[in-house]
Amino acid sequence: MSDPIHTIARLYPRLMRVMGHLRGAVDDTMDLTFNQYKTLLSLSDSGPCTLNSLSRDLDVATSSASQMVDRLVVMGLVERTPGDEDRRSVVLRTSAEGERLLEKVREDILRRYQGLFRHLGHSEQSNLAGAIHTLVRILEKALTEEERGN
Amino acid sequence: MSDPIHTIARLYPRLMRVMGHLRGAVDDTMDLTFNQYKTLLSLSDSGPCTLNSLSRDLDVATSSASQMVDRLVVMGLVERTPGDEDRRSVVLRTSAEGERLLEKVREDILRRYQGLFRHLGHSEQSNLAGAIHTLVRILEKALTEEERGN
DNA sequence: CCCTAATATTTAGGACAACTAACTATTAGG
DNA sequence: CCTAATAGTTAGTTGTCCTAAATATTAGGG
Repeated sequence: MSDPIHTIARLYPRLMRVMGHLRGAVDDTMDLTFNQYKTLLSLSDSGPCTLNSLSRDLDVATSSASQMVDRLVVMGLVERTPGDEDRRSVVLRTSAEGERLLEKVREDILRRYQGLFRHLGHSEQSNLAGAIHTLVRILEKALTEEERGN
Repeated sequence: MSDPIHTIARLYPRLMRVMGHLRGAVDDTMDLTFNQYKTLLSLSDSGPCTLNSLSRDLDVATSSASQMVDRLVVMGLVERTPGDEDRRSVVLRTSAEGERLLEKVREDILRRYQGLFRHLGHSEQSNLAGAIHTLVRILEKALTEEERGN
């Protein structure tokens, strides 16, 4: 009855629903699709990396990552250069324009949230921030433990 | 600095990331795509409804909902009958098989979570459940207020 | 040193899912 | 009764994923 895992499973549909709407609210303000944003962010966070490591990071097939990078290269947001040490691989990095766009997206998200949450009291805003922080922290832990097999 | 909205905006990438992995973990166990699951769930929750109300509920274009329903009808999970009161509209409802599948998905999600969270201590499980509940409650409030214009 | 196996990436083809625009059918109102 | 609004479907495009097959490069064993 009070088993936390049952509670979480019961809340799952509502959680997915609100997260979907939250994402949609941000999508509207972006000049990128959500997947393009995730890819660009991953490349920015991890610094120069190969296609294989990107695809692991995004948890998609290598070919999907390749196509995604294609689009971002065409948009001028990502640079793809042949690897000089191992010439089978490529080196991916965000371009200056890609970094500029990411910064703009960050600002847009902030503005969007300021509008979205302006009717909440300060304590509710704090509770929400705390809940998100707790959720991220614990889920990151559970997911990385899961990933390490066992 | 400690503005909750800044905190939320800063956490956004990590939040989207863990939610994506959480969804992926569930996707693997499902016989449905995530969008098909969402549609079936919406139809089950709202009872018989029209295509327009479904598309509002899912926040997609009517034509997208129509195609989605096509697939679910072919799979035998949803019934689409002409409306008898207004014959322009259709009446959508989950089939018995659709309900059976939803029940199975609920069980699969529960099992998946039991595996995923088995290494967390009970207090962390409780904190996670509490955080999710808080997040869902406050976001549902903020999003419905947003939706009502103003 | 060469041949095979493994690795890194790309390309091709198919499925799903979103959109807009155009079309059909039905209802409602002046 | 005729036009306008409404409900759905269909067509065509785009983006994203997948698997399988092709290409290029490196690594290792004999």
